[in-house]
Amino acid sequence: MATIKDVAQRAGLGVGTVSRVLNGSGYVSDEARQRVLDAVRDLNYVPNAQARALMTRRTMTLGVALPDLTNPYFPRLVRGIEDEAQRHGYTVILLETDWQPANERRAIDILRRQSVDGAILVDVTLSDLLTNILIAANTPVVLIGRGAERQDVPQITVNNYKGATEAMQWMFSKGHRRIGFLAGPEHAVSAKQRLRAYLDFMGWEAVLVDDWEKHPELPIAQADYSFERGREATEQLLQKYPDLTCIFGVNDMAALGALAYLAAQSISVPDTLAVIGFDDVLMASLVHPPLTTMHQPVYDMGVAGARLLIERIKNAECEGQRLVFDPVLVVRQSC
Amino acid sequence: MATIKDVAQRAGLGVGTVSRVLNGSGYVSDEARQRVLDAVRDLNYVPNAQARALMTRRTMTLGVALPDLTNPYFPRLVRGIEDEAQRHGYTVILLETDWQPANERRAIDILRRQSVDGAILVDVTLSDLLTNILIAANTPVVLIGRGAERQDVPQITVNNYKGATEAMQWMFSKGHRRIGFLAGPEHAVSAKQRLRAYLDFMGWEAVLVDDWEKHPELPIAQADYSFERGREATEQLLQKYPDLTCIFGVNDMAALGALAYLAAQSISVPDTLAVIGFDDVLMASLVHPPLTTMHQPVYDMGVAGARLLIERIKNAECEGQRLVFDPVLVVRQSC
DNA sequence: ATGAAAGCGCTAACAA
DNA sequence: TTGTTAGCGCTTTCAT
Repeated sequence: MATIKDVAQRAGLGVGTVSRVLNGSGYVSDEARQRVLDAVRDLNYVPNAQARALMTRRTMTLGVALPDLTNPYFPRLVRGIEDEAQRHGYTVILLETDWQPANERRAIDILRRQSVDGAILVDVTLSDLLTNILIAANTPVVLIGRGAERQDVPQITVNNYKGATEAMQWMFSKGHRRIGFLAGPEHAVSAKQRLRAYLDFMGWEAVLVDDWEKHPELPIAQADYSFERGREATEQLLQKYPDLTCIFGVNDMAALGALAYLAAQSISVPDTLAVIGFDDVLMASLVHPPLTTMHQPVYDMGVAGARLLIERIKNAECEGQRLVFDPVLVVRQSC
Repeated sequence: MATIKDVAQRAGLGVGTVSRVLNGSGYVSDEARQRVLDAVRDLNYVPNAQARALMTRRTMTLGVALPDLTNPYFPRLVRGIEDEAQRHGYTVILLETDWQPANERRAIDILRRQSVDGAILVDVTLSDLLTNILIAANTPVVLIGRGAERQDVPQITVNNYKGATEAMQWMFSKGHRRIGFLAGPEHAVSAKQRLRAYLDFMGWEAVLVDDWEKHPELPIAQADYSFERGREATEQLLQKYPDLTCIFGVNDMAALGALAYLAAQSISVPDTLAVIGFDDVLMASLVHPPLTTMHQPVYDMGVAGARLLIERIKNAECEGQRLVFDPVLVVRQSC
């Protein structure tokens, strides 16, 4: 690989001048500039990011830790982050944690080693711990989804409680009273908040979100955030509560799983049983019947997250903003 | 951030000794080792990857360029790559190109700048050009999906022609004779190979895969690789050819789109119209009716790709292996 | 407007 | 067995 020295030599100039041309800093005569540019082209020169980072103490990379690219929710978020990052000249380093705390720790170590200029932690379990580690290492952090105790770190969340309550209101307005719930994974706060809203609306304020399994009388089944488990959970739910008129999926994947089960059983939706989801992933609008759901502006959340982080990098003083997005009801045909 | 100097100071040793401990190279007394380890822990020290890369001329990163994480096919592939990379201590840098040549060029520049130790190019349009650029820059390359002319670069492909032929044989054996095809994007060779198999099997050997649009008499419609377009294409197809008994989707997303359209129209699958796909993404097994499709071992392809690349990095001399995976028919209920 | 030189944090070669 | 030192490729003073 050609180095800046090779370029300087070929251009018949010093490395300082070459550097100035490449970075647009300082004075350079037009002639020198042209000679440098020609040499760069001839040698197919690309500056070495490592060497540059060592000097400037900036890598121009952003680290993103997220649970699982396999869940269609996250790629959209990533797109938002990447698009905004690119606009500002940053490269994104993606790390999947698979919801495993051990992987989350590993991810943070990698980000530190790579000295990313900033990090976005999406739905991480160990948010408090990881945030502290990064801040201690002087790395700006933005949290998406799951928040942290510290008030000085920017966070982007969705008003899950409000969204789920709106969903409940909609079901109620459609006449549903016996509503079942497909619950999310234990580690996900978003899932708990939605469950809380469900419980409250149903008049079960006394039940704690972590304790629902101790209340077998409640029409709730564990679906995690997956299609497959949503499907199984629906089957269990209907076995125990055949008189439900509506099912509220903690997210679209679970609700889509429900839809699949119902189709397989030839149970008509929404006539015999209505279904509502949460997220509004692309697939939701495409299945049959199209899924009524609470839309989350995922792409925009990604953009906002990257923007917040980059601001933070440029100005460490700005305070820990919190952005809360409201989900909006998208009425389609499943409920 | 603490540097190796801080660690040395705290341990009361020289930086050389610290480096030796950290890298497990050379002789170090047990006592010194312990002192270093303690200091590392106390200072929460993490070695700087940039500085190390500058010295060792290896970044321990792999670059992966792929079209679109939003398509469920790719995240599985990424998982395979990441898992294998991690086993060998490599970090993966992911770049999405959105099928855009311009983005592909940008991606290669980024990979060069970051001096990744190797690159995996997945279904890139400019495979020949990009491969040449990287090889010229002395960066080992592995291609997945779309191949290149050069014989010296390892490639991983799927035998699309054979797979599609098998699919056709299956449809034929089920009694189908009037079979429609949902075609893929023009830039994807995989899509063309499947189309070629379809045309050949149907006895239209004379039609060129790039020219099918000039033959309005053929029951083919453009679906790209997407659910949405698959849906639209199915509608168009059935309007023109109401007597089709079977539809062959160029990939699962297109076939899934077809299934959604048919469900919306209350056309029963597979009785009135059978559907078959290609890829076997997770969703295929979960919808109703479960999709009959040609399974691709995507995860394993990712693993194999990473493995090939890492071998290549360690031993630049090994020749350009080609791995061809055979898709296998998974009979479910849609055909 | 340009060149020379110091130094970013690390590894590796050499000396002790 | 350990410490010292010379760079890796780059940016950034400081002279000129």
